[in-house]
Amino acid sequence: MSKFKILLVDDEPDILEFLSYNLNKEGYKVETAENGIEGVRKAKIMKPDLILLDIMMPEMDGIEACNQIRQIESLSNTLIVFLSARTEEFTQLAGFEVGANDYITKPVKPKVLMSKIKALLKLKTQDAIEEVIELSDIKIDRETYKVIFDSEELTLPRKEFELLSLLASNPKRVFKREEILEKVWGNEVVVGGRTIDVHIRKLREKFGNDRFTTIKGVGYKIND
Amino acid sequence: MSKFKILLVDDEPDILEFLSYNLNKEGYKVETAENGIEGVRKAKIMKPDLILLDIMMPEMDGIEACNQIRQIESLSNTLIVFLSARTEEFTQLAGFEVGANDYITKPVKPKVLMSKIKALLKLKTQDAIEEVIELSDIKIDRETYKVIFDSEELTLPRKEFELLSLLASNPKRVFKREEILEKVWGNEVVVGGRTIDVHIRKLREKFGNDRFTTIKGVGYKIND
DNA sequence: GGTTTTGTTACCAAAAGGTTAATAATAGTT
DNA sequence: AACTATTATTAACCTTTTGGTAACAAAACC
Repeated sequence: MSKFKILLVDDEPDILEFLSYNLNKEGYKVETAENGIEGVRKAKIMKPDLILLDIMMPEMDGIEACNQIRQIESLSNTLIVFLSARTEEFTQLAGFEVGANDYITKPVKPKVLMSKIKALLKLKTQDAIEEVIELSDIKIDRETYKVIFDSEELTLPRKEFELLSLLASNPKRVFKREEILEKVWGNEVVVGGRTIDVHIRKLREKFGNDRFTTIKGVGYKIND
Repeated sequence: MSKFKILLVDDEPDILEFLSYNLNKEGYKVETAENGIEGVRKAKIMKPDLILLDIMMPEMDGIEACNQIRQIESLSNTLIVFLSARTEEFTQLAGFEVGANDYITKPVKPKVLMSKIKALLKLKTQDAIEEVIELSDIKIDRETYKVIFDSEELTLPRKEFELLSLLASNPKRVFKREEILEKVWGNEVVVGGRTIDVHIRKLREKFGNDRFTTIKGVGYKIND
């Protein structure tokens, strides 16, 4: 996974520096802008994965900047997170109106900042399952529909394959039954209550029992 | 996660029925009201997560109803979505001014309805509990459903897990029994008076007695 | 000291998931 | 089209986990 690019837009240099420092430390590629106009311009050029946008700024405020960014085709997939002073509560709504994905209140706590950003970027990559997924001893190639396990090549039936790649797209993470149904079977399909289990069983037969962990009342996960 | 409650307010019975049907099918708990006055009254009682509010109604129109609802402390966190005929464009602005979160134009398409509602409710729950909670020697990962305590990894049953993460989401803060019931067991569920205690006991067994403090007549808190 | 609230234990019922086999659907082949 | 092989789903039954309650004990409160 290539480095995520983040654009910071805030008129206070102190905050820019503070955020830059923290984001850099986590391995993000960071650029900055000091007002809305510059922010929009830089966004067009660098095509960031995520923009941290202060709401109160001279020249062009965050809401307006967000509005403009949301018009730009090439940035349709960019995440926008607002920064706002705690008191400016009214802006939260306005923010979502213009298409923000989240907001963070100032003063920004690094932990909160990081967890939100991580979560959002994860969401972003999540819906698109990678073409090739590699665990320690399982390799899934979605293009050829082949699975290599212990250097054996095997071909799984479609549903098993999709289920496996969903779980493997994010090892250790628990996928809720609901979510599995939605992503593997599709939203409209109605299937009986034991269907997922049976498919999990088939996977367990092939890849070993403890490779898949059941979280009762929640769902399943794969262990690498 | 407990079922979301939705209140429908519209003066046309046909529309109420149509929306009820669709929302019920998706698993929401639905109540209805036929005018603004009744809507406000019911909202106070049922404390819905989201209100679908028709704008044009006899007795009290949606704008006014929204206005009143927004004054009510206990409903400050409730989402409000306006329903309006396509032509009544002027109302969009008025709607947002009185604190609406979104609007949908009639005729309502089920798909649009569902996707908006889902998105809004997701936003609402998003700020609930962080994905990873860390205390001095307990780490809770809601994504993998794992708890690490004294560098031991353990898997808790669902209710215990939810209870622990609720308390740990805000260490030192006291959670009222009521609140615990609502957040862990869900709004509708009725359980006996000793249920919370028993679960607290199980947590105490695992994490030590004094980790959890009882505030008599109020509730519990976790100590870091 | 009596009353209310919480702690503790043991027990039970229901929920959730596992397993297997049978059936249905689908695709492939002759 | 008929037959076959593969895959998907359901049905039936089993096992385990869990969540909840009852009943009593202990503690806190007045």
